[in-house]
Amino acid sequence: MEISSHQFHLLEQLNEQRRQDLFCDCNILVEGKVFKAHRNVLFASSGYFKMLLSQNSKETSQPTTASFQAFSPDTFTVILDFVYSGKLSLTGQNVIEVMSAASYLQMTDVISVCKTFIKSSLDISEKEKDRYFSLSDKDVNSNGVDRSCAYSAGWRAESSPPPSHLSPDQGTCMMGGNAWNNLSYYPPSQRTAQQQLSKHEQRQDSGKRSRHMGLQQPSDIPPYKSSKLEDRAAEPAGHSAQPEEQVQMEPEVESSRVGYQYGQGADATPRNLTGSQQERESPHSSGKAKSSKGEEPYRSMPFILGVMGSWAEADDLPRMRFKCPFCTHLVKRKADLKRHLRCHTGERPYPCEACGKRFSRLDHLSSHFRTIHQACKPICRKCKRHVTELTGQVVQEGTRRYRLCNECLAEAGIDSVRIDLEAEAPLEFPPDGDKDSQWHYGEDNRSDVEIVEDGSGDLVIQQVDDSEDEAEEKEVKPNIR
DNA sequence: CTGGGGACGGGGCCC
DNA sequence: GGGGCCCCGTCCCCA
Repeated sequence: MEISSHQFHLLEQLNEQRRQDLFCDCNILVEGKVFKAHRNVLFASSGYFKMLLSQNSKETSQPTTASFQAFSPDTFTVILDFVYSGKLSLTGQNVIEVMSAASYLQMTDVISVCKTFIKSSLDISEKEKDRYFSLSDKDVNSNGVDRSCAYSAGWRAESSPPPSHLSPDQGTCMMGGNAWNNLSYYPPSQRTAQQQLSKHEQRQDSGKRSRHMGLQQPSDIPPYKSSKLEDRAAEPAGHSAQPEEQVQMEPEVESSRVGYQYGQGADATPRNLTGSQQERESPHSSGKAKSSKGEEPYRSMPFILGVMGSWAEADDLPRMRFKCPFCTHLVKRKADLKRHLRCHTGERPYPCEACGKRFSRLDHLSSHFRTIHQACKPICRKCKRHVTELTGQVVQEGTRRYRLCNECLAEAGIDSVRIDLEAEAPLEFPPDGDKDSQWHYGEDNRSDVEIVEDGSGDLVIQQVDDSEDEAEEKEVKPNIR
């Protein structure tokens, strides 16, 4: 007979002991803050601690002390709370760092949950647009929507199976073990988006796979130029990291003296373990450590994932401070990482209000808008000649605009009709960041504009006026920035 | 099959 | 430090 609540009570007791500092035999120092915990629990929860403590098993008489600077105390609090409670308190703000720390500590379940959390945060459906915009990562907890999510371990789920509709937006989620696999994570409202994402990812994956199919990864590729290699590792479930990639990465890592330094500059000893632990603590940066038996856990560690640190100022390598948790890509700036992450998450927060197409980057959207909807290129679409206000006109076809020279217009049988651009409201780009704002695309003014359609449909001709067009661009630019 | 257009990701630069 | 813009290279789609 099995009492399902036993595990829960056992962990609860351990957590209580931790709170009361009873039998704690391990001190973890995170940026000056000391956490007390039990070796057994840490050993059972983290591959990193397993390796560390197994190395240190002979010295059981004294408390083990580990020190970290690769993540913040707050992040470790989330991790430790998870270890002792099975609940992972993720928010839009901490998920990246928690995932990074989890990768560091080799807690694959936590990594998986973080990745799922990130994915669940995606919203690329039109339906969810407004809601999505209200949940930008700067205010994910505002607007009355609590995006924090506590994930509970599987044993908890066994005793009280989670409803399948739980989501990060809907309160506590359960995870862990097999139970997590059965969890239908996305709420109905997000499934459409998720399906779209899947489609997008499939397309991206297939494209990229074909793009990089058979790509031999040269060992001398600089680590900071790994963008073309990332995709192989970019698959969301790619934790179990391709062994050959790891093997290839390690020499680079060594030669680059990678340290797990999180925003701490070129600190050569980002995390310190007391006494003889020092050597073991840098399995990736120390050849000695690598050769040790204790390195084995790191060999299987998904090194390519989840480590957000900085490159030491080694040799002539530029400082690459941020590591993509999904792939091997390294970037210098946090903003670049944020931007890069969208290529993994599929997040497309910038919709074109003119055609509905969504973009992952504002500059791509603005580029698309200028190209497709504003006809900014002073080039005849047909003959490719440069056109001016005198030699060509803007043709509007639905929401698309392009330019044709007078000759091509005549060939096409389109009569030249001057349209006063000042009278017509130009297609305007929405103000920066105001994603909810309505674009001024014709809606109000279209009826006022005297547009001339050819017989075939909504083909509209406007006279090209470069000076006005430039003015239009200038008018648009401030909105873009 | 090929070339052009558009999308997209990365990097650099400026504000 | 972050956001936005620009440029470049690559890929996909389509005529």
